[in-house]
Amino acid sequence: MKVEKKKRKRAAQEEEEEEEDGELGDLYFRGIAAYFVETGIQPRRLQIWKQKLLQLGGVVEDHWSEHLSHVFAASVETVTDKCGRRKLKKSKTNVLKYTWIEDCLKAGKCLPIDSYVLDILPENRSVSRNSTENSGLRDNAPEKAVSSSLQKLTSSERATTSDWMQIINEGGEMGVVSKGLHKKETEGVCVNCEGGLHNTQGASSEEDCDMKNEAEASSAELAPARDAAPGPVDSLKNEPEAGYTPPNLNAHITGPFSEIKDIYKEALGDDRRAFSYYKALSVLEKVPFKITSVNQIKGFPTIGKSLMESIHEILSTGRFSKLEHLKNDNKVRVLALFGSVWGIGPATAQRLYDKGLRTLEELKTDNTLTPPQRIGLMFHNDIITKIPRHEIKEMEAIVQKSGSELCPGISIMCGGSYRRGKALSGDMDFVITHPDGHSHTGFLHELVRKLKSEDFLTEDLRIGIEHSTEGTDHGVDTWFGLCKYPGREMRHRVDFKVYPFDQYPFGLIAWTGNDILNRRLRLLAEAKGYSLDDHGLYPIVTDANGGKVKLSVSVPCKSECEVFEKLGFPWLEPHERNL
DNA sequence: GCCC
DNA sequence: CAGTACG
DNA sequence: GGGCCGATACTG
Repeated sequence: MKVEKKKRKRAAQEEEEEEEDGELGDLYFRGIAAYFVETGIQPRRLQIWKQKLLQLGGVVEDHWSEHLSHVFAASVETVTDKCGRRKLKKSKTNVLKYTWIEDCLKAGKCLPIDSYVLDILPENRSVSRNSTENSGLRDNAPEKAVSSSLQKLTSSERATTSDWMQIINEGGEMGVVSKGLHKKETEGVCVNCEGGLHNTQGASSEEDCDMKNEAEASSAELAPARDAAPGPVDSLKNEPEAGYTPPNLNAHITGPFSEIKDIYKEALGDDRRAFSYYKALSVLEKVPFKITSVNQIKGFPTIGKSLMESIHEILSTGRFSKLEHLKNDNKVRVLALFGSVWGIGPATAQRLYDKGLRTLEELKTDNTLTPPQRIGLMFHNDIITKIPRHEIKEMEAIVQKSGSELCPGISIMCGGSYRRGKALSGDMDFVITHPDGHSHTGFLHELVRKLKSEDFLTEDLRIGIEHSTEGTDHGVDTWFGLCKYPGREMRHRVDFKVYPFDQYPFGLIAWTGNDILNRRLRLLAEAKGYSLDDHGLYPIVTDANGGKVKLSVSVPCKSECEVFEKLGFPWLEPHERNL
């Protein structure tokens, strides 16, 4: 009985869903029998498209045959390569660009195929002439603009879905990025990248990563903050003034997700779950349209069953019961509050709660807090306040000026979310090195002392090793603490990391992030028999006993680009690393 | 939490 | 050692 | 059902 009822209820609910989604819920791919030319497509995207085609009533075939209704491909070349120009010409199969599927999914209905047809021209090799009529987008053109167009797009006219899809599906890079790609294209790109690692499965966007550019970038990166003038010197031409932060059209979802992510991480200590929300919201905030139905995001990476249900709830009721439930729990609220203090994590929060403490004011009376935690508490409000980009730029200039006064030729640049182009940052991460390979030694101590004397740096939170010259450490100095924007008492979090020159590219990558990218790179490294961290890329070998041993010598890389390349990961400009 |  | 932090 | 970054690096 009850079961029956429930069933009916669910059925009714599902009908309701269909209702409110209107035509969106229809199986608008019904009747389609499709074959996918996989060449040049990220496996991840392919998987999603196939899945969605099936979900929405279509049929996916393993092989090409003439009775298919549709063939999808990235370009004319790939499809003719696979199926043969003649046979295609003869059959009535619609040969379409993949973007058709993406646009259909976005529109929530079956779109006219006109502008997506890949013309199979007789024996003429001309390619670019096809289907350019209404949009400037040719088969492989969109791949170029990628995120830069994504950033700007408020409307989606210029943004092919493939732009954001590509970004969103970044997760698929692990496999064969572009197995069909002519490897030659990337050969000789980095002359000094003698084949350290296996196959360099080059990605198409590699032109950005040639020696010239990198040399340029490198010299730019390393351009010492010349004496005073921070002005046009601007060693960091990396960073675009406008700021690359794209508009988030789905704050109604990412807001609550971000909250629950913080609770899971800082209050409950469920890192895994928190990371799942984190990844999901980084996907959601890049979707270039306002999500109104879960159907629009069916099959998206990092968004599984549970998150789908949550999103549906938010869309249909405007509420997120899971979050409400947590926030109604007073204990959870206190734990989250305590956990938001720098230096206090879930365990300490719990301990303090168990002591009966409930507010930050009460926390101040606690004598078990460590000095860093005490500072974190004292400036709690300051620290959680985001810093505008232009202020960071000024403070970077301050640090660079003092730095080069102290040590000419020193390279100091602000990484982190600032380097990734964000308009607001939670803190500043300075990555430091010296091209001569030795002058960095002992520099940090001096720098910190000087900046303190200038009343820029204020409190210490964490002090790294006193540059030991022994073999165990990597000779990397670190300093975490607080600073003041000139003329203002508010404190901001600052990190300094000083790297020997040969480790600098690894440090720069690591401290530019984001964390998702770091994890992916490290995972990728591991899959290829290496271990990656912020000071090197180390081969893993098997010793006589069959045990895994990390070699102590890193694969040499003299630029970020080279690290990407040796890992076979498509190059990303800093502002493209907001995965 | 997601994904294999 | 556990806990916390960093991207 | 098991993995999920780092043989992280620092604090106490």
